[in-house]
Amino acid sequence: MRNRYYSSKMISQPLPYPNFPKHLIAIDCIIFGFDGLDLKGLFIKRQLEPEKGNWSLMGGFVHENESVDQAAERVLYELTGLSNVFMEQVKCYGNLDRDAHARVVSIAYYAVINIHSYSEVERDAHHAIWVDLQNLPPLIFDHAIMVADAKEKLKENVAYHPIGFALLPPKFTLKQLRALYEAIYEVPIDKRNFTRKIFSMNILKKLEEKEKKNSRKGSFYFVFDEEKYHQLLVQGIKFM
Amino acid sequence: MRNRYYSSKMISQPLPYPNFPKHLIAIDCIIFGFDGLDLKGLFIKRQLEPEKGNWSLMGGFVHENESVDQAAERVLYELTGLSNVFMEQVKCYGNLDRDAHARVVSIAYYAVINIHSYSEVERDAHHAIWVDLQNLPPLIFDHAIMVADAKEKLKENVAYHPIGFALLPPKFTLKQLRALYEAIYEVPIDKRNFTRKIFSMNILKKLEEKEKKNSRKGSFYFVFDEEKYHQLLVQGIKFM
DNA sequence: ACAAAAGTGTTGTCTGTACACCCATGC
DNA sequence: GCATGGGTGTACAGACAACACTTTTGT
Repeated sequence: MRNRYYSSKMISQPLPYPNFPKHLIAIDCIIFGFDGLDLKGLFIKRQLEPEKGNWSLMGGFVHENESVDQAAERVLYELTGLSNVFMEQVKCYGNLDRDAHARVVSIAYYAVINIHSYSEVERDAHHAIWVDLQNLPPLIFDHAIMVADAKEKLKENVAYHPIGFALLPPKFTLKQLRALYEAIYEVPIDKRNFTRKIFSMNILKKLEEKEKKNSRKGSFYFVFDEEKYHQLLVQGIKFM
Repeated sequence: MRNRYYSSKMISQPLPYPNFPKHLIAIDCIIFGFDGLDLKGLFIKRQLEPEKGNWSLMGGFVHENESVDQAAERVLYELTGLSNVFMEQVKCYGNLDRDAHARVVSIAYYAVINIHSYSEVERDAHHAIWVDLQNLPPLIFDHAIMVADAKEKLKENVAYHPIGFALLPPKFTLKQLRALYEAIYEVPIDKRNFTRKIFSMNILKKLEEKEKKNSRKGSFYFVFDEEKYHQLLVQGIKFM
């Protein structure tokens, strides 16, 4: 019984749960971006020993006066200047030896951002680099597992919600949209089948404007129908 | 930069991360059982003020010398005497006011056990009761959200892995198996379609023995083909 | 012989997937 | 006029869902 959640100590003592140890709680952020071709993640190359030169996720610690979700948002904001970004918890990582320096329990979150919304200035200031997730170098601690789990979560989420659109610029071509899904799912997707499925959802508005860099004919730009978009965000839909 | 994960302090100071607060970390267990008709969860009715008489999940705190996963296994063992049970992390819950008594970050795990493997003696000792998840009373703190999230995770997992079988006795009828899936998914399932699908997986072995309580004709008992079972556990399959 | 649950097939619909040619345009 | 990528439709296969009667046997 000594570890029952609510023991009688709770009542008789002014400080609740006085006999239990406290732990450092970290946040690690897997920040996804899309450059039009590959799915990328934002990593920092450590400038200091130990682990100097090795790659790491961006992170921080949970403060006393903030929720864990708030901590994740704060960490993202401090490192990228971005707020109101889609973030979702991946998992809690609590192995004893996961951080070689101290016992740290870490909670991973992933975020999806438009790769161009993160300025190069800010990126340099934090020694951050976009890395192609297909060719990931070794990462410190258990960060590679976090990235793999986050990719899995992203896949699941994108399959039922239009969150992937946050990775694209405001206007985009069908080819870019398809390339995004191919990058997330790491499989080729049939052009005609994809177009049909996306159109059937009625979330796209075709613009007059064409993208003319890649072909003589040019391909139409699209934007989201915001109303339909938010509806699908809430109610869900089967994308893939 | 003050919250960068690995600051220079890490190098110059003997204690790493000295400037960050520590937190109590709790484990809350959603323990699923199946009585042949309904999906149940194991809850305790609090014997003490405050929140006396209210329902709570079973839980405990994470110690210094154990991983979070180990803590979950230990808490389950201390409360039920069971080990080697399927457990999976649900999520980390970190709102500031989630526990009214202290700032506690909690990590929820769910477990699936055979409802008869938990003795009545042990259950009484911990004031634990199996509660039908369809008619859940109000729970303390954010436990109702944890239960809802755990049910969702269970559904997802059961759809691709045969873990639901851990909820059944060693030998069971097709009717019981179907009732289990109906209870987990909270929808009626067509008898013929279900039978066909289950048989097509080749994970069942038909016994000579029949269950004769429910009908004159009697229904055959089945057991798992352990080999095939573990194969599907690893590689996955689409159940539903 | 009858009551009560067990066991068993077929059909239509939908969804997913494979596949190839014409179009519009800049040079 | 030709080279380049953009845009579009059809047909087949497999999965899923709906549906009802016969079998067994204890009383």
